[in-house]
Amino acid sequence: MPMDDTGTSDELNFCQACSIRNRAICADLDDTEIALLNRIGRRKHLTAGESLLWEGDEAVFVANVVTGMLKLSTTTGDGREQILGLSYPSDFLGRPYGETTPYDAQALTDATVCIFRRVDFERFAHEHPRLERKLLERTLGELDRSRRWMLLLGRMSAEERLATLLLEISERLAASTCGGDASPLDVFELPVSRQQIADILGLTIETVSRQFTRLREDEIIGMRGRREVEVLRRDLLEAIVG
Amino acid sequence: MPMDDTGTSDELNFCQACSIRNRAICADLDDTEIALLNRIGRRKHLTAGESLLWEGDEAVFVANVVTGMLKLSTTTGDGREQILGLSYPSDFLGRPYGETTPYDAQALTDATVCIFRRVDFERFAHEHPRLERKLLERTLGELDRSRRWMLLLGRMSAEERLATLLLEISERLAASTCGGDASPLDVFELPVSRQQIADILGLTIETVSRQFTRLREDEIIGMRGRREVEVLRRDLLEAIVG
DNA sequence: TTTCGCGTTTGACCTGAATCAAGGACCCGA
DNA sequence: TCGGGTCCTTGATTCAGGTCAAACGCGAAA
Repeated sequence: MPMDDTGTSDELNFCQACSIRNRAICADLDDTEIALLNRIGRRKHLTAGESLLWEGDEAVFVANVVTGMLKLSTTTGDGREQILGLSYPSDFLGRPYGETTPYDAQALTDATVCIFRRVDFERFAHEHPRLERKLLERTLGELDRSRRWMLLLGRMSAEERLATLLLEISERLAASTCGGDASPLDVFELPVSRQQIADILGLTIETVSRQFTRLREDEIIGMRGRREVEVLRRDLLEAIVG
Repeated sequence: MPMDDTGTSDELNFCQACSIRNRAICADLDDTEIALLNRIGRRKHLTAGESLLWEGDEAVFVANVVTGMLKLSTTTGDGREQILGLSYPSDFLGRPYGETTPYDAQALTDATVCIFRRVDFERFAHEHPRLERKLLERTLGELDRSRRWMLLLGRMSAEERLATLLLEISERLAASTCGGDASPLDVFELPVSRQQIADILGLTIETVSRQFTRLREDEIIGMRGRREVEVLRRDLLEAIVG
């Protein structure tokens, strides 16, 4: 089976060296199982802006995010986009047990994913209940996350939305760089443009820009250039979120 | 084990007579399994307005909706409510494999649910992979639904929201009265008040009322009294949703 | 260094839904 | 049939965020 990944010392079993090995759905599998899973999956690199899944397409692939950040989105009949959430390393993508892919998935940054043909994955899951339970737990967690996102979309002001995003990014960026559950970063590079932030939060670019300006004026955050954020008053940022 | 339900001829195995037997997660179980499941669950009746789950509580129970309609909601720190979705017969409620209940669940109409202690249910699921797979499929479906709801909350106008709700109710009410996949009802009783509709759609009662008036003026719907809706132009209603 | 171009910021204005404030209609019991 | 309460509708006003338009600033190419 061909593989895109060539950066690992052992191409034939990249799973064992996988950076998300202990956090993704494959976490509970033993070495034999990992080796089997390894055989049905492959690494794929995405450059920023590249799409992995298209809403409405036949659900051919499922995947795990290994590195980078993706957005999940859907579109109304008349073309308005709605971001459904963000995917970070160890998150699962795609729609097992479904005919069609329910959302678009697009890389916001350069990213690496580990993809499986859906039918292969389902057969493997069927034969390995531990994986299936892991997938269930992860899906339930995903449902919780998506419901928290609803609160953001349905009830939060522009200020609350941006504060929520900055906190989330600072936490999840820490988790994906330092491995385990590190403390959130106080200085970090925004992985996305203003326009992408606007899309993520369901706002316009102008509103996002104004909110950044306010947070800067209130000295809650500092910025060096357009992308580098320093959290000066995490307490106030958390107070805004409530 | 005590049971609230007394309306069934065979109290000791109400599952077999259950109206959602073929649609809920228990659908794939054989008679022996059903009998076992029956022993760990019990029926509970809810009157309109009564709560079944409270956000943040220890996750003690999970449940299946048998009859009626419930709303799932969450609340911001400062008291704003956000509806996360509606639950109809055969829908699953609660948070297996989780410590705390992630949302409030409140009956909008009189309702019957089939409840299980979470630990009992998890043990049973563990021992019966078919149930576990069913739960996974249902959870994935729930995730899809919750993401569609995001589109409503994040991007739809008041008019689009109400049209979406009217179509959904007319479809799901048909499904729950006639059993299988019946065609949507053209005349139906709204199961909820204007205020509840406003909460569901993330709008105010005044906005909802104004939108009802507009739909009536445009002769897209007719109304007899406050609760009875007649869909006059389903095509236009669907066009509004897009 | 200059210039170009794009991403971003800022300003002026508009709009859809929230808010505030009356009324109106229906239900139920007396 | 009459109150009286609740739910619903309607109107006037406000406001957050969207829209339109213009200027800014930073990096890359010349």
